[in-house]
Amino acid sequence: MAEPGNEERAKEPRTVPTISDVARHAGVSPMTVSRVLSGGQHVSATMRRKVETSVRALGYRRNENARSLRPGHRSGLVGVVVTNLANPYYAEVLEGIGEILSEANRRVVFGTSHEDPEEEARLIADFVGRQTEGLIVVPAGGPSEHLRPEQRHGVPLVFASRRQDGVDVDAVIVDDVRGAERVTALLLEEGHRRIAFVGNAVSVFTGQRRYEGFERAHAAAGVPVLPELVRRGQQDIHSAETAARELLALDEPPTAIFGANNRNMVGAIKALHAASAARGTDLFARVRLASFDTFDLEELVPGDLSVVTHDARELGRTAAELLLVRLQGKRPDRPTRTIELPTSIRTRRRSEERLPGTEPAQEPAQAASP
Amino acid sequence: MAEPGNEERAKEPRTVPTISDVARHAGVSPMTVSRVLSGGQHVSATMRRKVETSVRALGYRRNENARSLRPGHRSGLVGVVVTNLANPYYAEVLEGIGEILSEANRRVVFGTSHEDPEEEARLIADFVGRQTEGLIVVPAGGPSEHLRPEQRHGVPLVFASRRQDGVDVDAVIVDDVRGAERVTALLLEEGHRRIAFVGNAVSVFTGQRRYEGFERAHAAAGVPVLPELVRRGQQDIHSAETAARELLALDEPPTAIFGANNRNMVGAIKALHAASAARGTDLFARVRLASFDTFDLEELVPGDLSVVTHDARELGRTAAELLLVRLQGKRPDRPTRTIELPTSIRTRRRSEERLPGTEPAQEPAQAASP
DNA sequence: TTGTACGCGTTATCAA
DNA sequence: TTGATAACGCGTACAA
Repeated sequence: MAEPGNEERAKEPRTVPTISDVARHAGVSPMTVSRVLSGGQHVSATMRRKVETSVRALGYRRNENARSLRPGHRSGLVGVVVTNLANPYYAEVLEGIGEILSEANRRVVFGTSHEDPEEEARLIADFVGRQTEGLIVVPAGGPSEHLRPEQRHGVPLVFASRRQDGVDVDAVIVDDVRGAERVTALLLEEGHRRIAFVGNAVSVFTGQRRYEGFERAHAAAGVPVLPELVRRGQQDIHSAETAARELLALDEPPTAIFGANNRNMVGAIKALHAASAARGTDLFARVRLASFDTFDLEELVPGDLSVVTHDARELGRTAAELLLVRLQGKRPDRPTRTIELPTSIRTRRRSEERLPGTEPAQEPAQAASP
Repeated sequence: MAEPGNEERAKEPRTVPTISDVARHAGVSPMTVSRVLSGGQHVSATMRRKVETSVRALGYRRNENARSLRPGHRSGLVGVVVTNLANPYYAEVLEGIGEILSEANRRVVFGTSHEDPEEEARLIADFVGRQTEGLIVVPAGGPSEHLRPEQRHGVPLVFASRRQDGVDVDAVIVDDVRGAERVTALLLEEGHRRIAFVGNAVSVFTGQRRYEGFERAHAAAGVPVLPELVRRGQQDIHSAETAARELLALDEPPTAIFGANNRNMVGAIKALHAASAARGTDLFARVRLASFDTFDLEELVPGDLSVVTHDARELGRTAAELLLVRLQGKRPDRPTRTIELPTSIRTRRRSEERLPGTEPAQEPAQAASP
């Protein structure tokens, strides 16, 4: 069975080649190899060829970790923490981040906090120890000591999608308050007086802000928010569906439901569908829907639906760009900024179903505020 | 504006503290600090306390890169390449991978290949240079030199979801062929003779296999596959929608559509919906649907729908577990294995709409084959 | 143009 | 129990 000295597999490296291996193989000094590798200016063509041949022969690759040890060198690593990748929204954000960082020749070390601040703290500590040049975080909320500059050794931090009180860093967020306010106002204008709110935990930045918008619209219209119609704390489709089911079972059910993020809206829709089937009535005709964030197959919802949209990928891109500016390092004392992306509202009504073609316009998202 | 020597910010480190800084601060040797940090056995309580105090005072964190430089030490990094994070399917896979690796105290360096083998090669080269201990890749297909053992310096590689010819490594894939075959057979049994196929590019492993199953079912039933109903090459919802729209515009449109992955099915559904609205007829009543992979809001599809399902997160978990086995390093010459996860088929018919509650059973997925 | 010496932060080894 | 030394892979500074 044992077949020692299998010559046919000779190329399989038992050990990773180092710069010295290459140097030996090429009959030059390690320094010459290093020079060639960094596009060296002061190397003879002969040497260069010898080195290049050996590099290929050994399949040599520089050890980035060792490189980043040298003073002045950067690791090329950026740490990214999101709360929950099962939400396609954050997958989009991550794609946007990756797009920009990839162009900037940076790699992403990635972790999911699952909305747990402690997990978030562990990830950040680890990332800092790995010499990541910067961090992009969707903060879970809660304690924030681990986000303070001392804790992260001054590694630049950018918040995406959410911010955290008491941590003054660059951030890209969404105009949650106005988006929620406008779409709620729309429902109120249509005459709805029993609007349910299904959303994130109270501790979640966006959940808080979207609720604030929801409240503001009510206040402006002089309509009270009905506490029994407010369900906050659902982070996934399943719990959102349960919450919505309870709402629909009330003696006086809501006439409209605002889903404060896409998971909550999808859950609510599932509940509506199930309840419709169970009761043999079309509840979609009786419950007006509004969603913050888009989701697949919106158009299949057989009732009136408004969606507050923004470009999640663009949000990711912008966060990465903010980070890169900090990494360039000019004006390190530049005051932090928060970029708030605008939202737009798209409404599809059942009565318009016949309308063919003409896709909703894609809009670029950009806006700055101090 | 410039306010030099801001004492209130004194704690903000201008430079990252090293083990020597801690040693100096504690009045001990760096070696003692190192010992304390690694839960050192042979340290006096006094020393330990001194060191711990200094560590906290300076906010010291070990430099993982420098650590991994030492022989025998591992980087704790695993490189993961997926083709497209915009597909929630892969986000799920990534979550599963992260779950297991996180438990094993490994971090994920992440990249998207966007189905481009060259981008994949760049990512892998970079990951190897960063001393990742292992790689988990959803291969884009195409050339595979960059996946050969020499190119990756013998770094263990595991394929997820797809495999690549000529690269003999551990893999976790789905029983694509049988899943597609069974669901196609179901449609054929129902009497369908014009079944459309909308799927991935021919070069994509799963697309290829699912098409194979599609063909096999036809062959077994003695029904010819109609080339004009086969559209292969759509990777996103938009292109899938276009392909489906063309199919529906045929003089003799298909009576059933098989979407070979969730993006293709969602696109086809959008096309059906749009065409229904445009023509004022319910095409869902005339076109039977079948999908490989689930998607949100399946139940809203107003027609008969079969879904071939498997647990994407479990697939990710399993891939990570296979990698960890290789990283343990016992029996490095152990033959590679491919784990093929079984699928199950769930069918919802319009006529059953009344059926309340009783969620479809979640099934654990496990099966091994050589 | 090429090579030598040294140091980056860490820890295994050995000596005290 | 504690500390000095050396080495991991690489690249800057300087010498040849």
